[in-house]
Amino acid sequence: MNERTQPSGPDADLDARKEQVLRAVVEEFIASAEPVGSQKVAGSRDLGVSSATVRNAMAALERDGFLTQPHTSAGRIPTDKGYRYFVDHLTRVEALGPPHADTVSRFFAGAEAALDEILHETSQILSRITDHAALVVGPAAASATVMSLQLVPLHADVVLAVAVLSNGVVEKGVVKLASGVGEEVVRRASAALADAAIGSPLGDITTPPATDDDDADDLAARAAEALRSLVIEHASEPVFVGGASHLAAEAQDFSAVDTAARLLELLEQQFLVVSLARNLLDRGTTVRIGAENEQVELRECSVVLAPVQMGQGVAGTVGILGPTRMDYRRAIAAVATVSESLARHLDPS
Amino acid sequence: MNERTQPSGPDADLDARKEQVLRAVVEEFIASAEPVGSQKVAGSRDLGVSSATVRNAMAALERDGFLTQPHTSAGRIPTDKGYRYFVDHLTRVEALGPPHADTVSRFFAGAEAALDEILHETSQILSRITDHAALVVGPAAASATVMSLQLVPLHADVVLAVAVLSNGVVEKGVVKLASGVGEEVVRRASAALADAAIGSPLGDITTPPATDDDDADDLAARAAEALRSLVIEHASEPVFVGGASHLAAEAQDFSAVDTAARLLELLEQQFLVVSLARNLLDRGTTVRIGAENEQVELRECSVVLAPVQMGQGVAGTVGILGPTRMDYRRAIAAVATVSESLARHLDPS
DNA sequence: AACTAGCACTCGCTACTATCGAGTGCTAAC
DNA sequence: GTTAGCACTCGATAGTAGCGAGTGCTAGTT
Repeated sequence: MNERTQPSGPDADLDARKEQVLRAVVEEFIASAEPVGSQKVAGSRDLGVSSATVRNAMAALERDGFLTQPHTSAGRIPTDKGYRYFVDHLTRVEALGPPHADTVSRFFAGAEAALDEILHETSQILSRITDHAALVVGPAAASATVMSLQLVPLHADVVLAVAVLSNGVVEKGVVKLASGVGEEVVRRASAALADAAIGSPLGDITTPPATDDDDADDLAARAAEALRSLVIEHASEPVFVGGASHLAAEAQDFSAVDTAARLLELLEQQFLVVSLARNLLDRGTTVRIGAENEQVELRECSVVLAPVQMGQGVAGTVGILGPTRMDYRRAIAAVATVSESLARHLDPS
Repeated sequence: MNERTQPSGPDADLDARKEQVLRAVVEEFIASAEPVGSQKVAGSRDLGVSSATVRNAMAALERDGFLTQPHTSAGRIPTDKGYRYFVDHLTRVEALGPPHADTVSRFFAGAEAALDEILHETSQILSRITDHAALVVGPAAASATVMSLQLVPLHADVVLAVAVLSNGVVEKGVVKLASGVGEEVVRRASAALADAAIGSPLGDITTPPATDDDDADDLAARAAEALRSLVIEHASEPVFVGGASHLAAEAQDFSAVDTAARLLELLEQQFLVVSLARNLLDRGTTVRIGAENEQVELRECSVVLAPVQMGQGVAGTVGILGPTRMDYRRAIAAVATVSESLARHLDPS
């Protein structure tokens, strides 16, 4: 389930003692946000060893890069590498807690809507159950075929091309004409365009063959062009962000206050989200911790992503974005559950 | 242009000296975010008076509630009342600066799209030229009439009702059937529904009269119901928020850090925005400063709003949301320009 | 009567100092 | 291998002192 990107070097496996201590530090720090000292570990966990022993283990873990000290004489906090080991070795795949699991299953049981609405609400739900910003990226436009295509005259010289896709998404493009055209011309162009488009993906739409009606041909060509360019400019994959405000609330977890502001700005522009989902080749839930992220803006964040598997292909991606100090167990469980539920809902086979 | 809500009491007009001082304090504080002292006012502005004279004026302004001191022996900062006087008496309506004015006019000159896309981009632009979060509320669904209505079968038992409105907006509702229906039934229901709906607002859609085809009647009734409920649950007015991340960047202007987080959350849920636009009865640009806002959450914010006038009615609202310490001159100019440009674009008569 | 120079006063800010204590690393004993 | 003990580090807190920006007030000037 979890990605293991660490090369199996000398760190491949820690001994049992160190694992226990690392786990304790990570869990305490996630819970309290304060550096964890040896006494807290020895005391609140019943390891059956003294704080001195814990100190030795901690020193070794720091030498090996799993822990770090904000300053001498403070407790330890996990490094990215420490979180990584925790995620890879110390988390069993956990079921989502009943209250949240119920929320998810109840939503998908009752959901009857077009794909874009479902994805939008999915992002809201994932955000609510994780308390982090949630990302949902839909399938590329190429994966849905055109079910209906129609030209609707709005004013004398403005025509709207409306395409209904097999996943329930409706795309539209405005065509502005130099001069008004008659209803009959629009009807003819509409029919020709529908003939050419229905059954194929919207991106593959072609200009219908020429007829003896130049006006209709022109209109159809312009409408086809408008719809084609739509597919391109929409970055081809629809993006939904839920609960971005959580980032602002987590601002204290970031070193600079304006880090949160910059992240919010990036989420608004969706580039980041698409690029995140793009290089997610793995199947199964993937965790990227701090500096493991390729994007510099995310060096203080962690991301938990899972593809939405449909048959062979991938119908989208869901995930969350939060500070490195996040509850990975809950996050992984939530993302996995939601991605699986969404996949099952979209493809009930 | 600006709303004047202050009752004309003894404060109705300040003498020239006090006005000059108040203006200076407001402008300096907006620029520097630091309490303004008498020396700065006497020095950097050439009032031709000494700092002692300014001090006297400041003391009077504080007595009358226009200024306040964060603590003794600090400079003054404006109160809500001080900002109010500034906005009402000390700002000429200013033209938007050329670079930004160009941005706006160039956008509206080139904009050819459906209403919802235009409104969305308008919120982006308004946010960019003001450096604050921007709000755009569209016209109620009732103001547009149905141009086309069509039922499109997606799967055996799922039919999508797609309505194209006169403003280019496309609304859609999913109808899930207990059992599959034939193409012919769908076609018949679609035609009946279109007959009943085209030309009226989507909210007024009625179930078409019964025919001898029970399946088609049932489908048409359910589709009509789905579309009607859409109008209700969409709060009837579409909302677009642009540049919400500015709020996070302005977090230092708010007393508590999490105020910004809460505001972001409220903006995500759109309630707040709609209610803001709702009780905007005035025509012309309206400014609400700090505690003047009815919503408690906005007590540390200011809002600049303007209706989008179309003929007699109001086609929507545009505005911005920022800290009370905002550049009201720029904000008012930007909101006024954008609302007028938008109105002209929507109703070029 | 309005303005201003002067001055005592306030009080946040910074720097310095002392103390406290959580936490550490190390050593020696078990 | 574990642990008790201990010296040590260093952030956090509190108290003190001086600085200086800024004020209010008074007395003198225009």
